Amino acid sequence: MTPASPAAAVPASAPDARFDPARAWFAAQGHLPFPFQEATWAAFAAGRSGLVHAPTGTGKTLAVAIPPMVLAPPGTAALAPPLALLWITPLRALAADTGHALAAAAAALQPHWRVDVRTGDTSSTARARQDRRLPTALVTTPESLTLLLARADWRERFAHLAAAVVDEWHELLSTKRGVQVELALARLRSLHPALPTWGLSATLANLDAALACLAGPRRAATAAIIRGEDRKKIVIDTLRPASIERFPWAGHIGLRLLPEVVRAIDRARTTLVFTNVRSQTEIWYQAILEARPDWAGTIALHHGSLEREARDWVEDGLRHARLRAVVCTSSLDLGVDYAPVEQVLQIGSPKGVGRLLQRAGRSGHRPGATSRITIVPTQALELVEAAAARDAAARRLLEPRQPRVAPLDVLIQHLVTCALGGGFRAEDLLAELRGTTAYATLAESDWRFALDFVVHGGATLNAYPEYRRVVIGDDGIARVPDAQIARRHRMGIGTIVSEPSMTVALQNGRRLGHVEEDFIARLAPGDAFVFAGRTVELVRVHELTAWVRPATKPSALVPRWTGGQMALSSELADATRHLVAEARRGVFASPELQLLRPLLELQARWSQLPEEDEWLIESIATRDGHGLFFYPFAGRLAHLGLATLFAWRLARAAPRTFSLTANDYGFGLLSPTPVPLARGELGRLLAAPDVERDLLAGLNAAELGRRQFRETARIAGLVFQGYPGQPNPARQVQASSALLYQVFADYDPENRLLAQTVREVLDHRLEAPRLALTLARLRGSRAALTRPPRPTPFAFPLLVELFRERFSNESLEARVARMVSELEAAAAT
DNA sequence: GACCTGCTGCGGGATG
Repeated sequence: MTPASPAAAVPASAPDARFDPARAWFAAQGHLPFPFQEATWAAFAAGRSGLVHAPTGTGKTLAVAIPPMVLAPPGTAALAPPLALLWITPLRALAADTGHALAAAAAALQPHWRVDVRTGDTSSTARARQDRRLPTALVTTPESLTLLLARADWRERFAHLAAAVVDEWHELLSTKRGVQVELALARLRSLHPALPTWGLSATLANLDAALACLAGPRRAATAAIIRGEDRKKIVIDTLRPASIERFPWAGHIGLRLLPEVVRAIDRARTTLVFTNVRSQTEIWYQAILEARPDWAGTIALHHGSLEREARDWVEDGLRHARLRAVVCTSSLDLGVDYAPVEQVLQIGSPKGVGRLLQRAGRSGHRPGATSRITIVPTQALELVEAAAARDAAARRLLEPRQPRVAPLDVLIQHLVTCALGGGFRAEDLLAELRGTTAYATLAESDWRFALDFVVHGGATLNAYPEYRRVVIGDDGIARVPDAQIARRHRMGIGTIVSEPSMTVALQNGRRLGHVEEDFIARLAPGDAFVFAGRTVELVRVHELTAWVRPATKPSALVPRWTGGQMALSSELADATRHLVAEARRGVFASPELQLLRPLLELQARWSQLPEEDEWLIESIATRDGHGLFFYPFAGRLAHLGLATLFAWRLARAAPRTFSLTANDYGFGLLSPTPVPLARGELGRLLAAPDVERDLLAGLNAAELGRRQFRETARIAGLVFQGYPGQPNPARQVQASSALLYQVFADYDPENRLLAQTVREVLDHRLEAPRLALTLARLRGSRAALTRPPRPTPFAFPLLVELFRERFSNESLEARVARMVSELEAAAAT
């Protein structure tokens, strides 16, 4: 990857006089110019592309939006100039706000400009107006932009484009949505090779990679990185239990600290309570309301499965300081800035440094104000993690976001889009693709596969006309001749694939949100559950809507949603390992570690606290079998992979079965009989060759692949999601993608979409690259094998996790209670 | 059997 030139390369010449009207405008508003503004303007005026990296609330938007307005040739007031500035945002909620900001700047600097927003919920009249003529500045989403590029006349409509800006680029970067944006930008560059392209980002480590994806590998060397000054003061602290006695060693809900959380909410004017998963949001909202019934109406909850209308109400309440507290998931990480938020609580592990800072930034959202976040640990070891997070955040050890490389499903979708967008010549489009970072090194064979796939449907589907989507004419131009196929394609544009879900609605027709079909399928009419902050009772299910009414009886049943799995980031895991090693040397530098000291000393007494270059392994005989517990501190996903790998390799030496368990700190293998672990054996377990082969052999790879393939099939346009306004046959998506997977596996095993699916399972579900790095680190570290007399503080959560799957809840609780009392008795001696 | 580690995000178009 070409290294980007540093911000210092921006000439520090005299201020460009062309920006004087903008300076005057800022002055008239009483705004100080932003520190990085002149550097951005100079780079822009020199025709360069670039990336502005600065915390939120520092004026990035205007720093980048103003140059195209100032540098554009003056127009006539009679006619708005055609599209000059394209603004891409990942969130519809952000589009309207940005539109207002751009309109205000344009009113002052280019009064004849028209500014408008185009997203999925743009009204049909506005859409019709735009279809006649696009505004001068257009704010849109990646999906809506791609839809514009799928029109035959897009080249005329974008003929005068002078700049493209991508907001929140860090959010898009590591996703297929980001690749979709890269492809769209490459299209625009095919029309305007020198198009200045700017990205805005916050909390990102790998700026060079982000810039390369934005500007393309050929132009990255001349592009600029502008760093906004990071003077924002951020305070990270922990809500600590008065005493570590009775603090749970396992679990993740964290209601133990409910009284402290309620007190904290009571003290502040407005609080955001972040949780990690949607069901936890529902649980905490209920618990807070139960503790303070007088807060009804002034506290709320917010997550991605709630009806948009309800979320808008909450966001509005925050903006106008009508709400005392909102319990939420990442759904409020980004987006509209809520100036009145005074305090942010984070229930449980923040999982990553960037995420923690992002959430902290939701408070103190004014220039000069301090952002503050309080971590609420849900179990003992999260106290170490909280202290580690603070250390890592102070050193700004942010996580890199790895860009996706050459996803074939996105490429296949793009080929059809280009065929619709005026058609393409194969060799021209290949050259265009090579100008993106994602496909710069696209293999010739992959290219031919993708092209053949849209033309013939590939080796297996060529008998079906609906898969012969693109026709190459006698003139060598690829087009989509079939109107039906064109329509289906436009409706399937995008890379976001969701689980099959059902609408939940009250009998008066008011919709509450969505839960997964599998959850509703397990209920009978009359069963009650907690959803959207209320307890409801299922009445009946009709056409993918679950009709409910307010429940007459309380219920503790909370839906669970399938989403992405978050593992502890490497940065945070390393910082945690460091603190554990310090504790071994008797250093307990923070209040969190002080509080945890007795527990860590118990761990040292029964087993060991590992040094940073040491790898702790515990062999423990329990009533339920013989356990081997390993602590690489590599995050839950990689640990799951390692557990699978070790179990497979151990079983190959001597046939046996294991129960596997993993969390963010380590993993365990439990067997009915003792598992001797000789030193030579460890070397074999850690051996590098055939890691991925053994991993796939040990996993239920077929099932994982089938699940993952759903996304591929949907993005590549192999399954159709149904028409808007009609019941969404999501079930059929599942069924037919599974069918296609089977067909490919049986009759076309060389199909490259299958290979991509395996790669995605390895890289994203199991974090195979991290797993490989971990294996290398473990090979280079000393193994410390201990034989504790009983489950240690490190092993205990892993055992509980294991039992959770094996036993019903009552017996789990009884079991955990028994283990706790045994441990307490032992610890006291 | 369900008191509990699976976030977020988008999307139509021809006709009158």
